Amino acid sequence: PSKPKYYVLEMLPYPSGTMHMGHMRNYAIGDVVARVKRMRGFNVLHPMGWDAFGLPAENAAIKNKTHPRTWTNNNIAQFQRVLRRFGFSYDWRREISTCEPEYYRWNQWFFLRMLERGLAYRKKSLVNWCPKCGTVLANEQVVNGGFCWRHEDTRVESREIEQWFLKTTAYSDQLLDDLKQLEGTWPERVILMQKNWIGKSQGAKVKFAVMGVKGAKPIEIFTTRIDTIYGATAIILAPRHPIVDKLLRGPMNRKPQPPLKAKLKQLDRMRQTSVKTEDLATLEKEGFFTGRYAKNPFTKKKIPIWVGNFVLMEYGTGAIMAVPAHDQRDLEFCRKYKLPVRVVVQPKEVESSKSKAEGQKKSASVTGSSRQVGEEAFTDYGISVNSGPFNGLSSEEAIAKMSAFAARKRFGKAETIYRLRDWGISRQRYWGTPIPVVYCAKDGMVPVPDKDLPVLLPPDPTFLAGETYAAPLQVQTGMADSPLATPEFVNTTCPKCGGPARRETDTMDTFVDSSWYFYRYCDPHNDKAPFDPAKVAYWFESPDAESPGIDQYIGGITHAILHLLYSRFWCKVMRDLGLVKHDEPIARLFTQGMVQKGGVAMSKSRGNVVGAEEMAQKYGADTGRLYTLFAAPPEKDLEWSEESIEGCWRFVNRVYRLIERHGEAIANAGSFDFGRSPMSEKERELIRRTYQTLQRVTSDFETRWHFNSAIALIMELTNDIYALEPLEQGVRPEVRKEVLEMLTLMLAPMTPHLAEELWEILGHPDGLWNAQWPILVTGQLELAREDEVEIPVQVNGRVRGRVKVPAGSAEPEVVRVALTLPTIAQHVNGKRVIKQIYVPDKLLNLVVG
RNA sequence: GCCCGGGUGGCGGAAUGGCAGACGCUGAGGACUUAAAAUCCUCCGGGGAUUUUUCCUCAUGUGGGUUCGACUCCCACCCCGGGCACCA
Repeated sequence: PSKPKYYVLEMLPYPSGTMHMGHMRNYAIGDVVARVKRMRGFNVLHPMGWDAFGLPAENAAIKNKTHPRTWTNNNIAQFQRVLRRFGFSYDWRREISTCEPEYYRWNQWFFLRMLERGLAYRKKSLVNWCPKCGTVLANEQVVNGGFCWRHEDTRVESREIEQWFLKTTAYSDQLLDDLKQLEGTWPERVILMQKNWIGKSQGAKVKFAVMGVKGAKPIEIFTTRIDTIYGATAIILAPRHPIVDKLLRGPMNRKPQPPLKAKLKQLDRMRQTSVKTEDLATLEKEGFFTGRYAKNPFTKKKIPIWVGNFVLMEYGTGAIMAVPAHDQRDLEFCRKYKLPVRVVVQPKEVESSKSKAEGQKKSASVTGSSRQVGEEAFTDYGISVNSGPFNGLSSEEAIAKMSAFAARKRFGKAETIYRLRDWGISRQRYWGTPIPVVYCAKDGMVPVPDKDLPVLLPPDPTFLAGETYAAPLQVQTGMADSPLATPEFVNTTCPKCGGPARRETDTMDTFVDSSWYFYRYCDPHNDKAPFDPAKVAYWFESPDAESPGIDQYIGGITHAILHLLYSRFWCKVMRDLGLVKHDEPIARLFTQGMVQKGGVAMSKSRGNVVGAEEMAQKYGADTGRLYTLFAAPPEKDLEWSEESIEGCWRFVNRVYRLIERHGEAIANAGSFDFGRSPMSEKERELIRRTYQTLQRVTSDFETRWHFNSAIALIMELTNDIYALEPLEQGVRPEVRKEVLEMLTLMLAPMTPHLAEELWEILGHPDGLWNAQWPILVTGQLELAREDEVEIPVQVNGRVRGRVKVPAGSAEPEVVRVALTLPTIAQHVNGKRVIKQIYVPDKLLNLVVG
């Protein structure tokens, strides 16, 4: 605790079947950082745990008729064994597993806090539904463009069922605005992806009165282009818009007549279309006229109300105004159904075309009404035309004035909407955290009191009994079938009235588990609270750190949106609960590249995994670590190559042979005196190369994260030492010791086992794990400097020769020497030197002409 | 369609406006060995001149530009990878 703290974390793994080199790379990067920081005097927190709930465990359990817990715990044991074998420096005392009640009870606890604050709620929402399975499917289980993965002849339906949500949208603005705090420390593209995901859109909502239907509420539309409202030639509703039925049937709710019947059929089909977005993208636009009209509040003219399959109920208000002249989708729709196209925005005169040279003042007059609209809508900003009192305004001005006008007349207002939606956390699955509420006939939905947490998963899920879930319970509970729906679990008593009640059978999305686990590491065994705020404050809010949060988080880009967004949301909720004081949980984020084989990411399903344990078996853990660090820069994808790993294996052995050869002889040597006694040429060279390498490796580790070039530098040093063999001739033991010790220390973060072994050979029986990173001091720094430098000499930017001069030589001296070179003289001869550029100790360029 | 990355030898890659190809792999040749493995040494972008040595020239996706000098900065385009998307 006397040292500054440093929290380095790799994203926790899902313990699936095999741990492969893709996993390993992630941990190797994190472990280098952890070890370097430790060597540099930090108090490092570097924990590991298991994202242990989830679907694959359940599927494996169904397939093998075993319990998900058994399958998961076996995998955890395997993963742990491999991680230990690779020597990653984790604090195993802090290990967590999200499927343990000691962990997931706090998911429930957080859920209840959110429920109290209105941040958790239940609502009907659209889901993928397979009628044959009688259950909800995850998007991933919808295959072949809309069919069930288990019943490939069955089209997945879109259904509305009650689901639990967390109100991420309550934090839309903060989630967007606080991204600014992450600029420079998070990858730019992750910030951008989150920005797009939140999707802030500024526009206006406008109400259109429905004509001729008694009691019909006005239809509210959202638009970012209120300035085009004079060009609106229809209103188009989402098929699911609640007003559609009323418009079609009218106030009497008559029996459908033949044309109406056809429309209802079409509507039904449109509503049944899968909610999968990929399908929507390829869908042909279609729709029908409802037979009703709305009044455009600006023009006071009536325009037809249509239903269109391309309008989404989930975005905006579920209704749009169609402005075919200025929106491509509207144009396509209106052309198909022969709706009128009305131009209301004219392109601005391009400034540069008002050429002064021509001396002509081009007329800015508007010829809008006669303008032809072709296949492409004009969607840019311009000048309003055919827009009554707003004619001649720029689009920007028109948007401001028309929004204000609408607000004054009370039929609309400027509004900002977001693409971000609330987080649906309900899963009709077994292997997850039970949602801690019960339903009572008298008291309705009742939260489970804190004292009754955790709500434990029933030990025996229904699916272990057979293929189908317990059907009678569906009738009994009226809920969607769920593997939790056993009478023992469902039937309980109401915490309020003590009467009979039934439990919620949904479990939570596993992203809940990973949204806050990194706080739990600070206090993993607390059974009174998710964590002690003081302990979290130490690791997250130390005043010494450059900014609050995990100092360095490392993981794949695949989690750029979901996991990282949910974690940010959770942090803000915790802050508002008074548990933490910071706004953002992750100070610095690094997204490492994938390990690929055959151009695609390693995965068990593709069958291209290279097992981590096999590699350790074959080449040793250190070679495996070294290879994943050396083969590519950490942020780039890495194509697995068995031949390249051989090269690392050779290097590891080469270093070992070198030190083994000299180690015993120099183990008891005294310490190097920084050259206060005279040095041989060979000693001087050795020491200089070693110190220079240290300086560059330090910079590669600390500031640039160029692990691959750091390793290249160490390889070069090793080659240089070999080139000076035999070292016994002309190199004193203490100099050899200095060089070989530094080589060992530099390797330690990457190949810790090798380094420990070498350290012992070099006469340090106490081990290297606690050694300090070497820092050059006065005396050593001078030795790192070159006395003589070789300077490339250019003539007109092309290298024509090199000169060797003492370091720090003055420009005239360098020029004088350069001109003595025949190749230089040849190019300069007979010409005049117009200019000379000299970069001290680096380069000389003579410009002749 | 919009938004991000990225294009350098046979391959992975290095070079933060200053010697393009470090380091490693592969390949070729040699040493050691009865032999093999291991190890060690030499060479390895294209073209040309000179033949022991050097020198010239082309070359970092393509075409322009800025600069004494560009893989690096700017503009346009091509290709590859990724993200988002009938988002009103």
